[in-house]
Amino acid sequence: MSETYNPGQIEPAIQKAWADQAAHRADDGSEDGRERFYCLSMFPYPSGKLHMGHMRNYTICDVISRYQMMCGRRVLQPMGWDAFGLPAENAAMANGVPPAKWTRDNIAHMRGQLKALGFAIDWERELATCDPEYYRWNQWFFLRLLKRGIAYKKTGVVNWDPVDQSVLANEQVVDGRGWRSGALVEKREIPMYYLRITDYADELLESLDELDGWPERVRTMQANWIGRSAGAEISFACRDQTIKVFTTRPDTLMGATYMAIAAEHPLARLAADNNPELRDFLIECQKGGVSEADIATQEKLGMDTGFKAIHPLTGEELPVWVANYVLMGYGEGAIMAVPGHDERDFEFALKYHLPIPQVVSLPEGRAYDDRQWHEDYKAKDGTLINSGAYNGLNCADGAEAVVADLEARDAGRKRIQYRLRDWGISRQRYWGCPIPIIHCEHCGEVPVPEQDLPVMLPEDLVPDGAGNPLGRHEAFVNTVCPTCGGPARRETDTMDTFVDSSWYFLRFTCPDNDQAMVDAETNRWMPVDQYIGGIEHAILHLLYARFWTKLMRDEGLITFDEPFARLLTQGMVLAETYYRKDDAGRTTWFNPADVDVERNEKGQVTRAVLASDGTEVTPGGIEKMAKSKNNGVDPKALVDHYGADTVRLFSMFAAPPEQSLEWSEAGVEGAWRFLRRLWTGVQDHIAGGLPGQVDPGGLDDESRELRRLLHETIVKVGDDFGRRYTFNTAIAAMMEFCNHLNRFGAATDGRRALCQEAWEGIVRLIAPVTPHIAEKLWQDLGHSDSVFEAGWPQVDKTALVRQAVTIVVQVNGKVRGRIEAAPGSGREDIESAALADENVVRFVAGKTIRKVIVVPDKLVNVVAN
RNA sequence: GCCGGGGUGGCGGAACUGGUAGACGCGCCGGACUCAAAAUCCGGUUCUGGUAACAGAGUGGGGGUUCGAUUCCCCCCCCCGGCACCA
Repeated sequence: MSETYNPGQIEPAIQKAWADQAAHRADDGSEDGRERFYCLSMFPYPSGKLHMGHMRNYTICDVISRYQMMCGRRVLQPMGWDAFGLPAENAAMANGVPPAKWTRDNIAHMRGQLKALGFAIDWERELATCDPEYYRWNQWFFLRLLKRGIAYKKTGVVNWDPVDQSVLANEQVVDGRGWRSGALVEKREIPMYYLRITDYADELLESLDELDGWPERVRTMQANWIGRSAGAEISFACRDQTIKVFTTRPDTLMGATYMAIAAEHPLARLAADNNPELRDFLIECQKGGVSEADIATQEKLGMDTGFKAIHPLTGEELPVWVANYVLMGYGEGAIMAVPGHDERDFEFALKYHLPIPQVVSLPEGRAYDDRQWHEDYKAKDGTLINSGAYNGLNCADGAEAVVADLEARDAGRKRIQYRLRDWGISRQRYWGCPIPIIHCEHCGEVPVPEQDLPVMLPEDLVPDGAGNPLGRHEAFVNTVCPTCGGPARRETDTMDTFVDSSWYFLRFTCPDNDQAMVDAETNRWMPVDQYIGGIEHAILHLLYARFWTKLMRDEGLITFDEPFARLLTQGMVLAETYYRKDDAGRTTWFNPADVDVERNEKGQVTRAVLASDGTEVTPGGIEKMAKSKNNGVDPKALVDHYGADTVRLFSMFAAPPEQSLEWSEAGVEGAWRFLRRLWTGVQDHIAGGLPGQVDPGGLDDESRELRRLLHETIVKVGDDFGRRYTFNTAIAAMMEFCNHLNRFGAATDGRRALCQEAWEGIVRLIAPVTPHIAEKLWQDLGHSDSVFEAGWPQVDKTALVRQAVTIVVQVNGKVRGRIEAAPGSGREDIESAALADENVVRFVAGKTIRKVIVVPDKLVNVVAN
């Protein structure tokens, strides 16, 4: 009798053996010619507990890492902590614990959870962004950027909570109010440091084409985010000033009927000086948050300033309006409005009764109606009308002509404009990397000298929600000016946490170097061969990391242009939700682990009840695992119950990695059953003693068939692990093969030798997914080395040869039969065999055969009517 | 509002380059084992009609291209991610 599968015993023992042998150390100092492979997951924010999204992310990463190890590569799989950020401050406010302690406790806890999952992580390279040894290099590099002029200071608009006297994150603005104070949020301009990412817009856009290991959708999103548009800059005189605008449609300049400027535009403020109504309107415009989604969905409001701008070609006077849909942060903070051919301008002009002339002809059959917008109005394929000298030109030629005339009058020129804006990195928050600047009354803003870095963040403060506690920390704030030696104050803003995450992947290559930010090892490991993380990072994090890489290249610190060769964006982890409403209308959410479902004889769910008392609860649909819906499933509890291998197997089997994954306890049971069958299969096999080598030439038909399936499975799984990253279909293929193998009678020595080859094959194939059980079974199958050193199984091409193929026979596209044929049979042979098929004869009876389509080795379609 | 993605049995999903729709797993139904239950093993399981053989329908909805469409094109509906201070 074989011992039963007991992951609770096997997994800790195997993990200990790996740790004792330092099996996952990426660099043992030897140079053995192995190719390097850097496999990286987006590092976690240490929120407290590992959740299923983490578990899925790191399992994908581990499967790829271990597969690459088995293919003979030297693999680096590191782990670190994105440790600065807002949640630590919120937790601090709630519990009175300093963010530093809360964060470090969380890291310790989550590290333990990660280790229990058996990932092949090189823990010697672990880092946390809140460590001064890490963030000192943020500061060091920021100062270099400042010297180069890439970092600079200007004002920016933020959400301001007038009660808490605090800057709020967009997330902290709920329905236009501060989430703690409930006060109406206002926009406020404050000075901040920016990085000139717009200087790199062209390169960031153009090198997207080279990122052929990235999903198309991510490249498209980044390209649209950068948003390069060719157009013209046009100056309109207004009083003694000029209003500069950018337009992509200079051809429609003759259709401009008004100017629209942002509420923060200097001219708007000027106009408000002796216009109380306008002043009130500008105050009104300050209400609400700064997020683009809010601004784009709010009602379009405007007010005439009374100022007139001069049309640069006609000399006509255009009214200047303040409009809340024009933003100071975009372009010039002003636009020329062409309501006939721009939807937002049209809507605004209609509302405020401004003229809406047509200046571009429309397609045949489309009549122009200045009361009803139509998509055709914005098309660029008509010719110019009502445009004086430009009448009759097509839009492209019209644009050229208009710009040429503007240039002649020094009132405009061609320009490329980006949607991308410079990256504001100042945060008015405590738990982040201090910006290394000293404010001196005499010397102004003075960079902290390099030898004084890092500027250490005091770790014992507890924020209270009212501003930044650093500002009240006298020991931190008060310092001396490095230039004049006089009393001075430190900058209390900290850096955006996206700065921390823009280069951590470089630091993993040399985490202990206290002399330099990166070194020669960085160029040897980089770029990351495979990066894995959530699709929600498709734009911001990935764009900033690409930008930062180019900045470091231009500082001469690294030699490559792009950080991530191949990118996999994993889907979210979802689970069913269950709730109950009480008489007061309050909703209580119940965890799926506490709910039983009842089904009818077709398997459809009829009722859900609470396991504890049998009372009914309502299914609320499938949603992202979240605290608010109480539908999170704790990976720890599952690992304790089933073992890490089962949880890993299910999460890789239930869905392809890019799609969302619906958690299912029953599905986990299925994975558990499969591993137990695998275990029992191997144990039953070895109970008969270990057989000798298989003789491929001496196999009976059934054995040859099984061996063909084995080698087809090896090909399929290698392709799925190495190229397609469809782990679900790889696992399905392994399950399918195991089903065959378990049914295969091992009556003879020859067959037992084949079974040995088959079990060894399947154990090696599944090792990347379920490393513990694979390691144990590999030993049981008679090996003293690690299954990961044994390597990926070799394909025997002769085993793949088929004796016959099945060809599908269709009549008019419907399957009517199947014929067997030798592989590579000729068209005529297949056609005559198909036409002789009795079902084909029956379905073409009384009809004329029009044509016969033959796809060799696959399909025949007889077309008849 | 703008940008991007998705929709296939009761459920998760498969079908990779336009060529057998539903692999694999879950659930459900039936059987074996058992005093019984659990576990395990065996068989069945898209829907409709039919005892069955078989026939018809079918990949969110509508239209198109093609011998052939889940796959390509057009229109529409619904769901999800991002929108620059959540990470």
